Formats: sequence, C-alpha cells, structure tokens
Amino acid sequence: MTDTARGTSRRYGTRPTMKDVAARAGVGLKTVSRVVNGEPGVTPDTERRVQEAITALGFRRNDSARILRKGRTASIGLVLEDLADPFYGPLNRAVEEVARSHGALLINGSSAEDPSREQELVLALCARRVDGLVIIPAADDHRYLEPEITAGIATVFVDRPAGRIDADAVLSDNFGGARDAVAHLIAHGHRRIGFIGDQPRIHTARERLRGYRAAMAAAGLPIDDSWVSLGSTAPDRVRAAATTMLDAPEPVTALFAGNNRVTVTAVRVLGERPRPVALVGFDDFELADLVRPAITVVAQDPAHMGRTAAGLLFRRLDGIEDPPRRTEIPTRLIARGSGEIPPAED
Amino acid sequence: MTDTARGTSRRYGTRPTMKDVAARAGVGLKTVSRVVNGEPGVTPDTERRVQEAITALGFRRNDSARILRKGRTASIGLVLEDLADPFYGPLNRAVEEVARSHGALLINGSSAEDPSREQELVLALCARRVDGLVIIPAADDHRYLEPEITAGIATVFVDRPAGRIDADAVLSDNFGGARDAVAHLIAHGHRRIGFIGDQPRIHTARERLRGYRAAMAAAGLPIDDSWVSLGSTAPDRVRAAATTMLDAPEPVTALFAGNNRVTVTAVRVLGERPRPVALVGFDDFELADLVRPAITVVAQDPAHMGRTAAGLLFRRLDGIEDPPRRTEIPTRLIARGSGEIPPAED
DNA sequence: CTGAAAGCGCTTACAG
DNA sequence: CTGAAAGCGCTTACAG
Repeated sequence: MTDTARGTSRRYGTRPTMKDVAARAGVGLKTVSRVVNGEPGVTPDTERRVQEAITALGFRRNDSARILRKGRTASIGLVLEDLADPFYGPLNRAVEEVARSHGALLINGSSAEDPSREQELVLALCARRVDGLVIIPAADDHRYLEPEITAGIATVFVDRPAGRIDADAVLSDNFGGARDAVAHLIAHGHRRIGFIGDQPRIHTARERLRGYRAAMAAAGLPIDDSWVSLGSTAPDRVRAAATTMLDAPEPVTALFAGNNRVTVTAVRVLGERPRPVALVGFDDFELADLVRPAITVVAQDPAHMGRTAAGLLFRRLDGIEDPPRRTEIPTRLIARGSGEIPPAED
Repeated sequence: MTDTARGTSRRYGTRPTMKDVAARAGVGLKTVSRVVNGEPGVTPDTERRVQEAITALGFRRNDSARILRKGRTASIGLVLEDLADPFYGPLNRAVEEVARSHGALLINGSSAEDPSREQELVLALCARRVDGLVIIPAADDHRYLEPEITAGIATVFVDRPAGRIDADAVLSDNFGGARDAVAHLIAHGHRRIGFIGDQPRIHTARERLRGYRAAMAAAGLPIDDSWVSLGSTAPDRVRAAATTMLDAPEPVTALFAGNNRVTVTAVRVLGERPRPVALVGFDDFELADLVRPAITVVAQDPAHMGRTAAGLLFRRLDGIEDPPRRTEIPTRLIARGSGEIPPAED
C-alpha cells in the first residue's frame, strides 16, 4: 500500500470502474457486478480474483450509475425551517434514524421560512429523484408538488399541513396544547392573559391562538385585542409586544408564549420586571427547569413527530396506498413554577 | 390542469424524459437539452415549442443521469456526531449556507460517536460520489479515506483533526480556551479546581485537559488525580464525578466543565448543594445568562467553524492545491457570574 | 457458473 | 441554429 503502488494503478481524479476490475481480474463485467453486490453464483476462486482486483485498484461502486439504472435512489429529503433551531434537532435525528434503518441517506436543507426557497429546494430534491420527502412547510401552496407526487415521490408534511393539496401530515395537537396552557393559567386565578405568537400565516400560530381563545371562552373571560400579538419571533418584536401588554393601564398578569423562541425572550423580559408575572411556554427546552422560576411548558415531542413522519413515508414507499392521513401527536403540560404564579395584586 | 389532462400524458410512477419532450415538440434531443439548461443557440420559436412540451408533460430533468455524465454531483456530505446536539446546529447551518451559495446540496448523517458507523457513512457518501466531505470525526484512524481523497473527493475535518492521515482541519483553540478558563478561576482565588471532561480518546477532551494542566502549572498549583475525571458525558457519570470531587475531605472549590453537556449537568448538581461552587463551562449555550448565577463560559464559534470548513472545502474543489492546513478558531471567555464566585471558606 | 448486449437519461463532441 | 451518435458506469434480461 505504498504511494508508488497506488500511483501506478490510478491517476489523481479518475476512478477505476467495474470494467477496469473485470479486465484486471480477467472476467466479465457481470461477474464483477455479482461480486460487488454479493449475488450468488460465483465460484470462490473467481470471487477471490475479483476481490483482489477491487482492492488493488481501490474500486468503489459508483452509486450514481446504479441509481440511474435501478430507478430508486435510496435517499430521502428533509426540508425544515432552520437547521440550527434546537426544536428541529430531535426531529432531524429521528428522521435520520428511520432513513438509516431503511438503508437510505438523508439530504437536508432549510427553507429559512421563505416559500420560494422551500420550493426551489424541494424541486432540486425532486430533480435528484429522492424517493421521498419529509417537509416542514414554509409555503402555503404546494400545488407545485402535484406532478412530483403523481410521478411517485412520496411526501409527508410535519409540524404544519400542506397547503392546497391533499397530503399526509404529522402535527402536534397545537389547539389542545394551547387550550391546556391557558386553562392552567386561568385555574391559577388569571383573567387577563397575553398571547405572543408567531406570524399568523403559520398554521401552528393560528391553531395555538384558537386554543387560547377557546380556553378564555370556556371560562367566560373576555379577550382584549391588546392581549394578542402575532408576528415575528425576533427578540425585539417579542420584547416590545410583552412590554406593551405589561405596561398597559390594566396589564396582563400572565403570558402564554407561542413557541420556544418567544418563551426565551419572554423569560428575559420578565426577569427584568419588579413584579412576578406568570408564564407558560409552548415547546419544552433543555434548561427550562434550571431558570428561576422554572418554566412551565406545553411540551411537544419532536422526536416522536420525526419518527412518525419518516415511518409513514417508508410505508408509502413500500406501496401502502390508502388516502392521505393526518396524524396528531399529543402534547403534555409540564408544571414547573412559572405557570403557577398567582396574579399580582392590582 | 385537470386530473384527466394529466392522466392522459403520464402514468403514475413513470416520468417523461427529454426524449419524450423532444418527440412531442418535434425537435432533437440536444435542442431540448439546450432549452432545459438555458444554453444559447435556440430560436425563440423553437424554445417556445419545447417549453410547451415540458409543461404539458410535467418534465423535470433527472439529475441522476446528468451527474453520471458530468462527473460532479454538486453535493457535499456532512458527517457529525449527533444531529440533535445544539452545539452542531449552527455549524450545520453554516455548512448548508456555504453549500447553497455554491449550488450544492447537503447530505447529512450522524456517526453517534461510533468509528465504524462513521466509516460506513463516509464510504456510502463516497459511493454517491459527493464532491466533498466535511467530517466531525468519531474515528481516530482515517486511512480508509486515502483512496477516496486520491480519487479526488475533497475532505475537511472540523472540531477534531483527522487520524493518521494528513488532511485539512478547522479546530477551536481548545488548549488556549481551557487554559483561559482555569486561569480565570485561579485569578478568583481557587486552588483546588476540578475538571470533568469527555472521553480521553476524543481530541478536544485531551486538549482541554492539557489547557487545564498548563494553567495550574503556570500558577504553581499541584493537581490531585482525584480532581480530573474524563469519560462519558452521560448525566449519571458526570453527576457521580462532580459529587465525588465536592464531597472529598478537601473538596474542589471550583469546577471546569469540559463541554456543554457536562456543564448542564454540573449546573443541576451545583444547584442542589448548600454552598456555592464556582463553575466555568467550555461551550456557550442559549440560556447560560438566565440561570442564577449566570454561567461563565469559554465560547466557541461553531458557525464560524462551519463557514471556514465549508469555504476551504469549496476552494479545494476549485482546484487550490497547497498542502493540508490546520486552522484554529479562537475562543472567548464570557464572564457571567458563576466563574467569579470566590472559594468557600474551609 | 459466466458473460455479451442493451439500456437507464442525460451531456459531450462533432457534423451539418 | 439544429441534431445524430457515442458514452458516463452501472444493472437487466437473456443466452450459453
């Protein structure tokens, strides 16, 4: 295995092919293919000669060629919003584990919450002929995918449903979770509760708002328009929204934060204020129990969502043909302290 | 665009090819190729006919075939330890951004810190003929990659160097950062400082231990063997190690945590103890400033590491041929409170 | 047990 | 401006 030995058999930048292996071993192309793929019907002696040629030449099968011929690429695409968002980490890993267990590679990309970037990325994955797609959608119109789905690319949406097409979706119980969170605050004596959520064009934001409204209505509580603020989750925007609600003549005594990024900023804002304010966040996060007070949350189960979505995708690839289904993953309220703070005296 | 209209032109599961488009448009294959790839030399009228056929048939170029012919796949592989580890999120995103800016897709996989799984994954990516690889290595022997690198697959290691081969690497200043952390504790009066780190076979763990020793030596302080504990970062192991050091007859008065997972467990353990213990952690994390006391850390810059590594990879792909280099990214000590706690009175 | 021929869907190199 | 032929590196279908 000296450099010279390698140098004689291969130029930099070119790779040996099965044809080269066949020539060196003195056999036909098909015999090499059999050995490389572990197919039966090769005598031990022939196999050994082929293996020797493979090692000597440093041959590695070119899967691009194999894929072209076989039709299936043994790869799936995962499109999410942001590879760096901790919420998607466990989901990403779960999808990868399922892919791996099916012998498939995972092509990953993020949409940055931009519908046109989502479409560009998804269509690039389709051009690569991934076998299937797991999509956390940014767009609200997925009709551009119809020809691809018709052509056989399996597609499962996660976290948010597809827009304007009928497709499999794996969602959290956003409505029920939000309702539970707000009911929890009401049970602890709050009547003026603020909701700071994500942009209203995002399905989860709308569902969580619906849950907030349902809980308030169930308790016979009115909602002042100034208690609801949907928009960007950028810290400045969230900070401004929280401050407005807390500095009003009749301030809210509790906040319901619509997702993990809102919660983190809310924790910072509340930490700077003299009077304690109750807080329940949607989404759990790693150090929620270490902050004082510890943060009460409605936890989703992103790993469960990822496993479910990828599992469904591979069942579709195995040919299951029943109509698209919507699966809902339950959420769980975890009381840790911040959600049990009583309303401040007026 | 009714179902019937689509149904007549395409069966489920088969896709139109350039040949189909050519036939329908009444032109040659090469003309379709020109239109699809935006090459010049097609009259507007011909182009229109081809575009119509493309739309009518729902044609999308099969990049598998293109890749086979062109040689380059316009994709790179990223192998990391765990897709769900928040430390790798920003690195992952940075690599994706660079890939995207070069028109390449990102194939992602995790090694689970298992050398044989790393090798299996890397070689699968090589079989796919990714143009290049960014690897956070789990293995300590990468000679298995030599034939692939010789054959032209560019490879850059991040966070940890390659083992037994000469390859590009982008690393944090682990030694200097650890030295700074421990010197900081010494400057605040500590003489008995514990170090809880990752498994000693991991390069970063060894380098950080070296920094710890250097800082102690520079201050003329002895190190008791019982103050150093390298091993798994599982919470149970870290908890046991910390408890042993803190319950010793001459307990440590400060802890230096060797990475983000160790730090998080250390925070939990210290929060349960009566007397305050100083803590500095290697790696920053999102809520480090919200815990009380806020956590002093040596921050790495994983986004910078990812950008640097991917940038170098694409320069290699552009043909830069200088010898492999090792780039070191500086760390930064961020004092927030936990590292400035004085030693407890004996 | 073994291998020659055809073909996957494109691009390349070339000719008109 | 346009297109027929060859070929990328495999697998498939078939024959011996």
